[in-house]
Amino acid sequence: MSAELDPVIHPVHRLQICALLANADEMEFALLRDELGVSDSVLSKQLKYLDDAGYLTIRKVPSTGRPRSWYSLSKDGQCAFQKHLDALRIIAALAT
Amino acid sequence: MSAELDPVIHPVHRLQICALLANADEMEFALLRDELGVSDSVLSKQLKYLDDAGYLTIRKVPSTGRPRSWYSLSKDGQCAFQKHLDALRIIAALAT
DNA sequence: TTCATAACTTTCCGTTATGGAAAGTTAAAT
DNA sequence: ATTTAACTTTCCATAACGGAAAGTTATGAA
Repeated sequence: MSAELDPVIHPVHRLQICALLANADEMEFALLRDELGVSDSVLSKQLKYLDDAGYLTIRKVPSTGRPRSWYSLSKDGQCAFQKHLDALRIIAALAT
Repeated sequence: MSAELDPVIHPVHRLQICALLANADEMEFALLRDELGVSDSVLSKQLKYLDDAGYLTIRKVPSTGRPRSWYSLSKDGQCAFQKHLDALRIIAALAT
């Protein structure tokens, strides 16, 4: 078995982040945090984890105070997420 | 968000066990272990975890030496697995 | 009735993951 | 210089996770 589930993506919060980003193109920190229902620190760590894996593109937009960041999946991230979904489909015998 | 991913089922090995059992009715220890590619101890622990959650039915069949166990998903296990798949479909926007 | 064996289970022990709170950073506006 | 908004990191504690090895247990054989 083992249809290549991606350990970077599989843990719940990162899976949720990827799913949100895959369906939304771009999202900002506060919205992601609220959708996941986690603290700033937790979201920040998981975003860093995804970013370190090269799965994110971060666009900084000037705003009041520090620039705001908009997060999206990089090409690699999109690809990895699709592969992960494929693996889930295989493992779970989900219809496409 | 949070479409009710079941933390009992979500971790990779338990997801694989549930998926195998959902598609096979009944399986024995050695085959599960080989399909997952893990050690006896790891499989035993994950099976115990699922069993403690009430997700398994274990049928003991007399054989040479200690009786052999056949594992399957209990009603609760089947139900929980289906809900988990539903949650995955929602989160990942998978088509059914 | 004491092995030997098959089929698991538990314990031991070390590594990694998680999580929140709180403290720290940073860039721009005042 | 300060303040504020938007993150980041550190601190600290708990909970996985994994394999190796030791421990159980139920026969059947010697």
